[in-house]
Amino acid sequence: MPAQRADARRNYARILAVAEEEVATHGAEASLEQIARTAGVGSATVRRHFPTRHALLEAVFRERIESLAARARELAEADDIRAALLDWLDALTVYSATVQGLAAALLRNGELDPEHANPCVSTLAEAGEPLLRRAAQVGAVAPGVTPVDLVTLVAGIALTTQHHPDPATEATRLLRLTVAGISPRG
Amino acid sequence: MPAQRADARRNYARILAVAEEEVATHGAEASLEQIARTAGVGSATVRRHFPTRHALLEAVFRERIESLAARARELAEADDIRAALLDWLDALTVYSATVQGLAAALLRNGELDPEHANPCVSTLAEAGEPLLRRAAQVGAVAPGVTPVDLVTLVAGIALTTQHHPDPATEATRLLRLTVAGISPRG
DNA sequence: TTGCTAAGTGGCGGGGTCCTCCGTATCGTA
DNA sequence: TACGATACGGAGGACCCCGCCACTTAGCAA
Repeated sequence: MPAQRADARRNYARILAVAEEEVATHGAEASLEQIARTAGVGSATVRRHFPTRHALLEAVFRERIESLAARARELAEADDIRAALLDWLDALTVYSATVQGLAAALLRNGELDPEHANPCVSTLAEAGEPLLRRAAQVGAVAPGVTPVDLVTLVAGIALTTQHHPDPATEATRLLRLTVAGISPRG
Repeated sequence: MPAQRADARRNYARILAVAEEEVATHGAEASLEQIARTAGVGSATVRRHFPTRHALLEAVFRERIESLAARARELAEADDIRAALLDWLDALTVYSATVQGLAAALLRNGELDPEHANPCVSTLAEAGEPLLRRAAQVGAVAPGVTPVDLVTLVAGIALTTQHHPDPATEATRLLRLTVAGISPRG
């Protein structure tokens, strides 16, 4: 018994491809109806493969998220662990701020589904955990900071810069402030 | 010639009152149609008084914003200016995180209207400017931080904690991290 | 008090979205 | 080839935003 029929797989791929473009253009609020139309399928088919908008966004950003996670694992081996952590945060920030809808996908998570967290966030958080832990060991990071905090703060920053003419550099600037602290000595 | 007719003023007030409740309940995405229905007016009347959703949100949050601005002016006279700044940021954070839609209203600003900024933000930023300036003079704040940065960062934090069970405390926690810095020494 | 006029109103229709249901076409297999 | 499960997509309901436009009514003037 095939886990999935051939046409289903085909449609899945087409929808995903169209959704990537559409989300890149119109952000996280892209019209599902429009995606269905462009992909040449019925709107019900879109819903069948991606029950919620978030499921679709998750699939769209899966690769990028995965690559960021890989980057984190890589950097966890670095000599200068603080620099590595900052590198990762930078990458995370630029990605989130640049790619329309990514930040929203990271945050608009289980608002109504409190039991298990957003897979995007947890993937990143898990991947960043060793990096953060090593950084904490050498005191390169404030106590009490969790991996989820990092992802959350970055996503927040990215969201706020959506409307900015140059989101990436503005987001990076705000990240620097957050890393160094608004009012550090205290 | 009356600037506005009596019934118009009456409707304005009713709509605003209903909108406050509705936004408090359903956040920034509250249905304008529903507001009109509850207020017992046609949807066209809502649009007439508040051409855009943002205009309505702005009106809804005007008082709160104003009170936060007043607080900033007050605190600008304090002896311990750093503590005053942190106080204000705390208040700002709790407000934004608690009141459904306020953060969104602060951010979802002139996305399509780049020429003049969001009045909510500018009101707060202007009010916080003296406070921030005094803090900067005594070195209690990182260089390069603008009033708008403060409001932006706080709003970002508030947005990310919308879904959290206890937004206010979570937001406050994240604010503390941001104030102290994720990785301060560097 | 009684018009008059323009400001103000609200219902309606058009266009769009999301979502569900269900008859039908298609795939993979026997 | 024929059959059954799987997947499809169109229709339809509910909702929303938006603009238009004929009607009402407040408030001034005679």
